[in-house]
Amino acid sequence: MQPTPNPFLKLREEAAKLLNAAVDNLGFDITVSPDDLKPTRNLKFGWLCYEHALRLARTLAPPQTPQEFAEKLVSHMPESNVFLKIEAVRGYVNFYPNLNVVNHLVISSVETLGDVYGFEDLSDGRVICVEHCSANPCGPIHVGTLRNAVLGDTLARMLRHAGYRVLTRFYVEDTGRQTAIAAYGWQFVADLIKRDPRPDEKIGIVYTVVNTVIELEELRRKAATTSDPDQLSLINHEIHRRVGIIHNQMERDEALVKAVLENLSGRPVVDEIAQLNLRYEQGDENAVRLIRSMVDLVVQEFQKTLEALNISYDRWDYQSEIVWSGLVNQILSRLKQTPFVREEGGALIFDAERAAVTLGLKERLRFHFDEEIPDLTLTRSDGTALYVTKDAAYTLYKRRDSDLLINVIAQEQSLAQRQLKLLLAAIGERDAVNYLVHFSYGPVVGLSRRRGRYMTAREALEALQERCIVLLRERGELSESEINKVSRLVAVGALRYSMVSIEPDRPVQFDPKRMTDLEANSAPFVQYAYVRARGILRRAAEAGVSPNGDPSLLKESVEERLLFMIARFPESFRYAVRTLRPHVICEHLYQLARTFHRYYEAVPVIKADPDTARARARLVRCVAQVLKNGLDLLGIPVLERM
RNA sequence: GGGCCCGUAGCCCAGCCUGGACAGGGCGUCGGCCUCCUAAGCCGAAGGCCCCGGGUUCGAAUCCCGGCGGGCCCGCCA
Repeated sequence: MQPTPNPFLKLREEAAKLLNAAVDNLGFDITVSPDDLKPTRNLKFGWLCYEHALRLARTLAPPQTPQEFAEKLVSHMPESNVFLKIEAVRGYVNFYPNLNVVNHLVISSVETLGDVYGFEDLSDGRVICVEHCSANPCGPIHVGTLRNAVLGDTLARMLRHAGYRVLTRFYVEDTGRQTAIAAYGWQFVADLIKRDPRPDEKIGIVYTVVNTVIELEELRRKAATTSDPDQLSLINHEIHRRVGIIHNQMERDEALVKAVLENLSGRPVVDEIAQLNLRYEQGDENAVRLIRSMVDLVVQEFQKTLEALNISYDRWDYQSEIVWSGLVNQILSRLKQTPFVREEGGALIFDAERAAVTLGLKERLRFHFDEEIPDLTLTRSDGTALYVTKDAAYTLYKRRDSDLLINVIAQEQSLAQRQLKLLLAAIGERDAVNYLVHFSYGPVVGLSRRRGRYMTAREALEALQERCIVLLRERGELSESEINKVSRLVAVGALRYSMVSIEPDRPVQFDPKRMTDLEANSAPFVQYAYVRARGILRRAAEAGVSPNGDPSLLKESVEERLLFMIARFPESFRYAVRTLRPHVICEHLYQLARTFHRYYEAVPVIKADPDTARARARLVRCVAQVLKNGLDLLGIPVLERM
């Protein structure tokens, strides 16, 4: 058989062909498609099985038992050189590959395709925008946000490998309340922070302090007007918590926190922050200078942090630019012409329920017919736009150069994302319900700032690298400079893998120990399998063993397992892309690596007889190739030694 | 109150789309394997009412309905 991008599909097709011939011979009106074949769970049942015989047997005239039917199928099949044995067992039809043919097919396919083996072109010419991370520029990137960034980056890589043109964007949300809060505090302490090696972390402290002070003021005002003792004790509890937060920040940088607090006292903080935001959106020179001086600093740190993790962006879009360009006002004036917008105390409110009903989009957006969709506030009473409104403008902006827009945004924003589609539909962008995709993912839970269980991306990476360094020194095979480099690459891989190896919908428990796991189901496990494979190939070359043997000499069951995993890699890729679930790739790589580690321990390559050695070296080279392709796909570094 | 997501071994996670052969791994525990291609590895043992109850089906971890438990959303925050 000729090399092919998808060897397993070839086997499916062949098995389907044989089954169709059998049902024809038997005179049944049944068509078997390649998808009706399933990979077996255990190779003792062969590589493929047909299980529909179980279901179909009873529907036939005359009815027969599944086993009878399966046996008839087998006995009425033409000969095939692809399958050595085809067996009817308990109603299944099992296909055992002819390893003389299939081994060669799989290996030559990998060798022919090389770096692109596994990556089927699934594109339709569309340009896909993947917006991800988009952290507020008022603090460092922490591990929660990192889940977003790594998922987004991996998605983008997957789509690129699937032949799409992909545009990745980071949306810098530099307008709005949160950034204004941080910038408000920043103005008093900018000089303290500017030369700090980690300004983003300091700005994070400033944000937390200012925000907490505001909350405290509010709580105290509430306490003063309440006489209900239950209510009062609840409020007091909340006040206590806030005080604790301030103390917490104090421990991190006392001078900074004190400086902020001193400057805040006696000022109408809330009003001044609102004014700052308003002036920024209006393009006031001083406000722009102030906010941008902080935002630029944080964005630089974002770039450094993300770059260290192999994450890069095609565009960095500033929310402020969208506002200043007039796009947001255009959206607002178009919305005002619809019957869905009303004014309340100067603020504009969007009647999402009415819009959805009128436009007939309730069902399409997965709202129940009797579910009341909440109103959405479009603007504050001072006229400044809220997040979803600005996002509508940004959507149209992104749409200018992309056909499909994927927003990687936490699950908790699901309602807002649906309201966003309604907003767009209301102004005539009805197609937004199709071209806008909310890629939702579950929370990282247990990140309590209260108890200081709060870890930045940088801290996670550093902790991981420390552990790698310890391990590498124990091993004593690499020089200090190599250790430095290798530990960084392993840490990057481990962190990325921990973020992307679990199903996106699932909430992940924040656990520094597990996140910094270097064993078992982790990136280093896969990276190490690659290193071992490359080690064998290096030694083989030294020993004059060329990776060019006859694949049919690969008869060990663990070799068959390796070939099976290699053959199925393109299908895993396809499934991962189709469902936008990167963890499918992790799972496949993990299984392949696991099988290879077993192989490594159990079967000698170089020391086998010369013909077998050359065949095994060839297999090892293919394993290395697939591991590399998979790791590249995930943005996880590939190393020669570790 | 309404809606969304999650529930699989002590802990963590695959499998659910497309129902099928004894439900797979990892961590941890216990016991083994480095004079041999890097032990971040391998082998073995113990550990499961697949949250509960119904339904559909020849067959349900998987599909449907109803509960329960946990998280989140319903802000002039994002």
